[in-house]
Amino acid sequence: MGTTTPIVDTETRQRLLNVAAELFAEQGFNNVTVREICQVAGANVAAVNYHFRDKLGLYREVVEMVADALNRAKVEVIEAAEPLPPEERLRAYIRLTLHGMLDPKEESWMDKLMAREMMDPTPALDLIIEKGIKPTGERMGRMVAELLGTSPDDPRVMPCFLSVQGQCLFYHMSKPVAARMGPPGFHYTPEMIDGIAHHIAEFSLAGIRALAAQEPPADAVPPCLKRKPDGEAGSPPRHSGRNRLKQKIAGEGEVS
Amino acid sequence: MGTTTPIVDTETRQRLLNVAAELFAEQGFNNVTVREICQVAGANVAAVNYHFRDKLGLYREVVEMVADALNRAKVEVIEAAEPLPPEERLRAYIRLTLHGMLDPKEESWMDKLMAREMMDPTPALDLIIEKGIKPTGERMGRMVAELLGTSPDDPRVMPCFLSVQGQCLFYHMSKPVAARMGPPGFHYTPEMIDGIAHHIAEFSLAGIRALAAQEPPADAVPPCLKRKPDGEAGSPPRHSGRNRLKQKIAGEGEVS
DNA sequence: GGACGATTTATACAGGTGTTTGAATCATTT
DNA sequence: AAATGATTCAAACACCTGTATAAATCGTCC
Repeated sequence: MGTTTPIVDTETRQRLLNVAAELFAEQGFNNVTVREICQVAGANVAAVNYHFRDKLGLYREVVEMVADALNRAKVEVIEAAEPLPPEERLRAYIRLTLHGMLDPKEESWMDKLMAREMMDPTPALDLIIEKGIKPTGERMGRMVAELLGTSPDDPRVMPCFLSVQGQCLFYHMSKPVAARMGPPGFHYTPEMIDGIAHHIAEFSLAGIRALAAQEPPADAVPPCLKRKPDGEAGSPPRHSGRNRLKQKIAGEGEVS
Repeated sequence: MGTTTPIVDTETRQRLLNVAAELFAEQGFNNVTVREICQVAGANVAAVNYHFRDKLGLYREVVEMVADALNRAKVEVIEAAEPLPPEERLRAYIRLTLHGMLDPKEESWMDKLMAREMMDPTPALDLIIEKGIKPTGERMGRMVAELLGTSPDDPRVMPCFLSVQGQCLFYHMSKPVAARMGPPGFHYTPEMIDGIAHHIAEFSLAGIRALAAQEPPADAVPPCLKRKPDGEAGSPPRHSGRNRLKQKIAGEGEVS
């Protein structure tokens, strides 16, 4: 009777979103069960289907939520570093990205979701590209272009962006391995993360400077990786033939 | 009867290993079903349990098989490039790695398995570390050390290795995204892969040279990533507390 | 106070999962 | 030819998965 609202203080819907964000980012869409999400969120099994129609519907809303959060954080950092030289802006950007992926206090789920979506695409990949990869790519493209002293359309820009992003992501991916190879209770401290960020920044700045010095070899860049000339995507490019997903995820014709 | 052996020319066991290697590398341990493997291999559902006791047993043998294959290939390339300067050896190494991950003709499954194991560790992670990550790390550690003009124990070596490996891996991971953003029938041609390898090599060589020029900041490297002083692992380091695996994979106390 | 829509709940369903089982088949040896 | 051990097979098991359903509960407005 007069019990003080046992577990609930937030709306169920929001609790589901928060819990699902963490679980999806940490374990991937396929490796998280609806039951697990609901149990952690203190909700009934049917809650997901009631509030989001699908497991995939929940996933989509999670993506939109964490994408907005991350983009807000990135814009904030970039604007704060606006007056600084581009080198310093790149350093700040790398530090932010790395802390979001390695520091358990930061809890930036979007980068982890993007990494997982790259390895095992779900029907939400297009959404991830639109909300996460494209904005990040454009931001970093401008920065790299400035460092190269060229325009964002220069074919050398995209590979440099990928090199920086790849280094950051790899440190996130190696976390389980580092945990196995390090002492038993290992975890990254903020100081260690700063050290790694420093390494990546200096390593990358040197690489970018070297590429800035030389003329770009004509076709070193796959044309597909160059910015497409379209202004804004009306409809995303349709799936390339076969969908490499199992039926587990498929089963949806089109979205409303 | 003189029938010409309908589908079978290799032993079932070997066919299962080959099929499983490709499927596990392409889709990950959890996203491949025993039924799928057996169907593609033209074997009965019970074949996996008969020949390998477990799905995990099959996975373990796959790992050992593809690890040997990759290590053979790497040793071969390294020895062929032995007389060349270390810069050229690094270029050859990057080219080999990248082709193995991006060229569908090459079919080097080990790197893909390693990548998946980093994102979603299975009980075979220790095996992967021992057979794949450690040998690769040592080989590249020696190369990077030579380029830095220092010893493999220098704290600057490991981050450089991770930077190079991270760039290579990221191009593999971005494949689905590149396919979505490029033209419909997109795939990497050997020439494009060579171009990417060239970029990574020049980018990384510049980064390494920059780090070679300056004194290393004392504690830029997490101590866990430095080579452990033990000579040879008698028994691999025991699991660090909780196993972050679902029951799906767990359910095994110890191995015989 | 009663009615009504929104939410939560317990339960069930259909399909997929890894694994087991006992009989059938094959190859080889005696 | 008979026997024996290894391999294959179809069927079934127990469990987990996402989803659906219908009743129960809650909050709110007439």
